[in-house]
Amino acid sequence: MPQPSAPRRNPGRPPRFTREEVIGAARRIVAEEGVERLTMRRLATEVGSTPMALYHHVRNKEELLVLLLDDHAARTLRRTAMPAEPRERIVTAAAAIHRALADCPWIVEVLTADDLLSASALWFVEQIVDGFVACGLTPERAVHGYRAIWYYTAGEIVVRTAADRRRADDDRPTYREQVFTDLAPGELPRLAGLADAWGPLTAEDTYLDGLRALVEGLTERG
Amino acid sequence: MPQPSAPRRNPGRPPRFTREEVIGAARRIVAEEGVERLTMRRLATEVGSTPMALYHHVRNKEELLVLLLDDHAARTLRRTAMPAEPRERIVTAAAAIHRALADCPWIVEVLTADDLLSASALWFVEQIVDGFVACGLTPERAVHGYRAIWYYTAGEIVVRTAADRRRADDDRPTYREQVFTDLAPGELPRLAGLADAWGPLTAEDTYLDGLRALVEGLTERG
DNA sequence: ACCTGAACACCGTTCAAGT
DNA sequence: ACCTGAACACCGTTCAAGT
Repeated sequence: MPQPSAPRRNPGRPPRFTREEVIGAARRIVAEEGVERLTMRRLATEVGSTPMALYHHVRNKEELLVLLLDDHAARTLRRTAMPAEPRERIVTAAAAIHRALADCPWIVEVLTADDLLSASALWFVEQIVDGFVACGLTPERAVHGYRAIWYYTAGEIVVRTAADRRRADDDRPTYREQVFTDLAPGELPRLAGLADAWGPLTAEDTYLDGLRALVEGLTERG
Repeated sequence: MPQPSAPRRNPGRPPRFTREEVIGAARRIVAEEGVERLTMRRLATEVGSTPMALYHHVRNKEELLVLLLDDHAARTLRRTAMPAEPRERIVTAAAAIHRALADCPWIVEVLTADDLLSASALWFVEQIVDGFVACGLTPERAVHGYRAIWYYTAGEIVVRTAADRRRADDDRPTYREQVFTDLAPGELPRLAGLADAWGPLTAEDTYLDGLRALVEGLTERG
């Protein structure tokens, strides 16, 4: 974090607002109007100032988004009792991270912008890595296991929030539907047979099922 | 696809360039200058025209990116002999999709923009779904299995290309490094012990290992 | 039908100056 | 040290008109 939030012996002009107020205002805008409305200009008016003043509290927009995610994680991720069985512990911790991220739609922007190890999430990462070690993996393989879970989790969120967003702002047929209807009848019999079921099937929430399978696969080959 | 590419009985002005030329020009720009330089204006000059002329061949920028991905898939995804063993078939097909997507850096933009079932990739999806059915899953569970693989694959690509991009355009320490150095010594012993190893470990390519584990986990619980 | 010029309604960020 | 005004260097897209 570039700007120190520790109070200095105010040798200059007193600040009109704090970094925390900036983040709070950003949170408000995202909650009420959506990520796409969060611009530096809009944020400046929300905070009662000018765009440039923001750059005294935040390096740039990318950092603002990371801070926003961090703020979200800090207020939604609460450490809870963890199951003793290590595999269940891994699943529980991963699901907690997933749940926290699932309802913040600006996550995609941040995912693309940083590798997102919010400080508040670290305890959960610890649970996952420790769970893998308890299953007999070396620490190195445990990190790779965490990594696989992270790919799976991040992918689920990116794909799903992208789908949600698309559904929200227009109703024209998706490229997928197009592709399915263009399917030559002879080829690809499995897909052809599933064409009608595909939409409903992919709308189901199977995050936990896949997560369980992944954890099993990762731990059974110790 | 909105614009019909079938030749009409030219009742008006003859086109100065085709949709294919637009896509080719876009491909050139991305290859030589990077995704971030692909703007409608830049593309117009590349094609020797004006921004607005593009909108006669392409609905908007989002569609352009989907077409670009489709074009990439069509020229890199080649159907090859598949292993008979169904699990190996799933892994091979998924890895082929992954490989094709891994070296197109604009993938993140498109992932966020559409659910990316390029027509050229369908044959590979068929292999995956059929492989799961051959392992004894119902067609419905087979689709969920494909879905899990897709999350894992998309996540790996998004996270890795984001990391690459970040590394490319600045060298300041990542948020992750920051977080690790701020780690309180008593807590989170696993992470503390792995702090130095984390960077190198996550730089390793473990896509295939995770994929194998996922496929095993998905098929072993028939 | 296809293309153009000019404009609309924005962006994030920098610079130079003010208090 | 902190904030402001004005500007820079862009965006994607629409409109109205031309050929």
